[in-house]
Amino acid sequence: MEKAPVTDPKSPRSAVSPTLGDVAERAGVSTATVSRCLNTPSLVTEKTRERVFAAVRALGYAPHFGARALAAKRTNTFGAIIPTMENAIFARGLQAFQEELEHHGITLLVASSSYSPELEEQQIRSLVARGADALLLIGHDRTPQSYALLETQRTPYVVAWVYDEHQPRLSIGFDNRKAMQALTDRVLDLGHRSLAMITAERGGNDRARHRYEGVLAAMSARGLDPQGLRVVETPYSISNGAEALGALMQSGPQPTAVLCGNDVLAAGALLGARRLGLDVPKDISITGFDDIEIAEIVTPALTTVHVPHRNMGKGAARLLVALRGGEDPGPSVELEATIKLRESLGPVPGGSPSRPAGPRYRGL
Amino acid sequence: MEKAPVTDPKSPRSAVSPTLGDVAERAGVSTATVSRCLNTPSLVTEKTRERVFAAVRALGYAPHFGARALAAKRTNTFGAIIPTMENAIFARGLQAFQEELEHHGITLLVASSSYSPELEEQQIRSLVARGADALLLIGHDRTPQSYALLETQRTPYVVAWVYDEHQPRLSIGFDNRKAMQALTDRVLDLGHRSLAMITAERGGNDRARHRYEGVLAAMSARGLDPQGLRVVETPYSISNGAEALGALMQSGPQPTAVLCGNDVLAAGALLGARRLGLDVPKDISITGFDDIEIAEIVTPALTTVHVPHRNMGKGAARLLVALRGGEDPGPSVELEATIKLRESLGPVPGGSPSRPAGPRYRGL
DNA sequence: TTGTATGCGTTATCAC
DNA sequence: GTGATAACGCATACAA
Repeated sequence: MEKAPVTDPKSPRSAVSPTLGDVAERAGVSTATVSRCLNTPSLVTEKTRERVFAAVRALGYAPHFGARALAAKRTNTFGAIIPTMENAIFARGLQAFQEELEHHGITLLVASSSYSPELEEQQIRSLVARGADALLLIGHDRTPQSYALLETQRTPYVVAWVYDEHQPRLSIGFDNRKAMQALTDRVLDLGHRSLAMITAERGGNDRARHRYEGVLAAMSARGLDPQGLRVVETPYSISNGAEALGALMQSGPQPTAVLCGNDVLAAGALLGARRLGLDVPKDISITGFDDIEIAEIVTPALTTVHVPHRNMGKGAARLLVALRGGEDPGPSVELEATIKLRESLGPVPGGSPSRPAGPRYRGL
Repeated sequence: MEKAPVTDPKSPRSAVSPTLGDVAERAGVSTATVSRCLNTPSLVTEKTRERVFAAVRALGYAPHFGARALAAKRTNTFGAIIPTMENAIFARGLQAFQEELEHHGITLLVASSSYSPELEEQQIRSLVARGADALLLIGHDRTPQSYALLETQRTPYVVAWVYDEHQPRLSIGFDNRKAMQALTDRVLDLGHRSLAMITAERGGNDRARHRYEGVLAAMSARGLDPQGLRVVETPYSISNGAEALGALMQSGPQPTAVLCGNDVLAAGALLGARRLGLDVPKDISITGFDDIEIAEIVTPALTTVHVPHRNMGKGAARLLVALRGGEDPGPSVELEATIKLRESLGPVPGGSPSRPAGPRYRGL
């Protein structure tokens, strides 16, 4: 295999990005002075500063990030690895995170793991290698290697979107179990006894798992048999939510309320119900989780759990900035998630709270 | 101001990430051999390879990206700058882009510009400085400095989401003007004569501008006065869409059809209509653009323009890979956008196609 | 197959 | 206030 030179070998000088040296030469100063102009302008004379910046502009100079990281051992870059960018679940929180970092002159690098711990490990490796000064991670579930990596590389990180008193790591978030239990309580209050849940895959996803456990806990607390909960597990997506609802209604005992692991699944379930000619909430109630924008725009609007997206993002940024600065970030932060009652949740159809409703829907 | 050492000064050795040298020492080989093991394993004996990898694992070694970029002058990293991550407009395309890059062993860095050319310039600078081998950009509108930067840094890039024969740059996308004109044609076919448009800010956003022009073109082609088009310009968001629709209906001539610059605005408009007690499409028709997931889940489902998200993403990746490899990527690629007819578009209320409908709604 | 030596672009520690 | 110059961690041409 032959290697052809990428650029014209006759003008090698112009073929490559300008460096500090080029700028220095053109400005008639040393590289040290140029570096100072860029990093600590106050230490340099107004006059030379002007000359240097003129040269910078003329050459279109941009500092080489790698070289800078190598020499300075700091990148002013934080990383965030979120499970997905395909829907807006993490968008608002990430936005707030980014805004707060901006105030500190920190650049944010975002990667998505597609809910795969292995992929996440790879992303962590990549971000750490890139010199990320600190990392934002979602949830506690990840490979041991991931944690080992963060440890040996001494990269500060914070776990967001969850608050779990049993976990030792610094985190900021809410108690997913408690929140889902509270929502389920509301559902049970309305007389529903035949429940189903559509959840994301619970392996490697503690948020999903805790939400599921929250439903069970609420049932047990009322003396209901948790075994009575019908469960469909499927990746987060609208079409999967629709299919899951179809599957639930097509066989087995008919639920009067379907609790969804998040708003995306719930929006899908709503769609699925509509396709079956079911009225929500008259025939069946559906609830979501997260309170992202679609929760409000679907018809009927979703009863859901409102999650403190922006506070988590902003708080996470502050914790990380403190950590990087060698300060004590303090303990993990628990934020409140609140129930948002909207039209998709109604009383159990045609029955008193004590009498489970019979099947109201048959076949396709 | 005092500077305290971040780590225990007594064990400076363990306080820092392991380097190639550390691995080499532990494995009893030279740094060159370790480097080869990592980059071209085939050039190294099975036996030494094992020793080296054992050392790598034991130390939790991860190569320093900056140093690597500095020495190798290539990062195997591409960058993408999209206008927003807050909604799913670019999610599917980006996903496809990423998947294709993965096949080539390339890592993707994503940044968002919040629809601001200045911010985008900054992001370009950042990604270029980080050594991105190539860049994916959305649309042609950006600061001259941005283009100058890409030029002087010799960073290959491709413009996606648009196909504009008047622009010389390599691009892959569809003709936004033509697509919107086609959609408007359908609307006019149904007898609508009193049109309104809710558009994103058109400055620095050629997609929005072209879509707007598409509506005008369709009207002109039918002999309608483009001046008759009522226009509200507002940033993409659901609530803005809802407000915009309210504003349109609250004063001035009542439109029978509202064309929205994208699905997010359209979903908002739908919401706004519902709040006013208007039935869609009986009282008023509403259309979107992009065909993202919410288009299907709102009630009524949105008539919209289906955009070849995944093909754009995948195609863009291929163009960039070719460019980076010094190959000829060929000419810009025009993809087709197609009309997706759904329930939100109906015939003009209570009137023959030739007779514009009178006001059907008054006050708040 | 492996080791040696050099340079990548920047920061920072010194002198001046 | 400014200029040499030594790291920083890695890849690679070259020598062995």
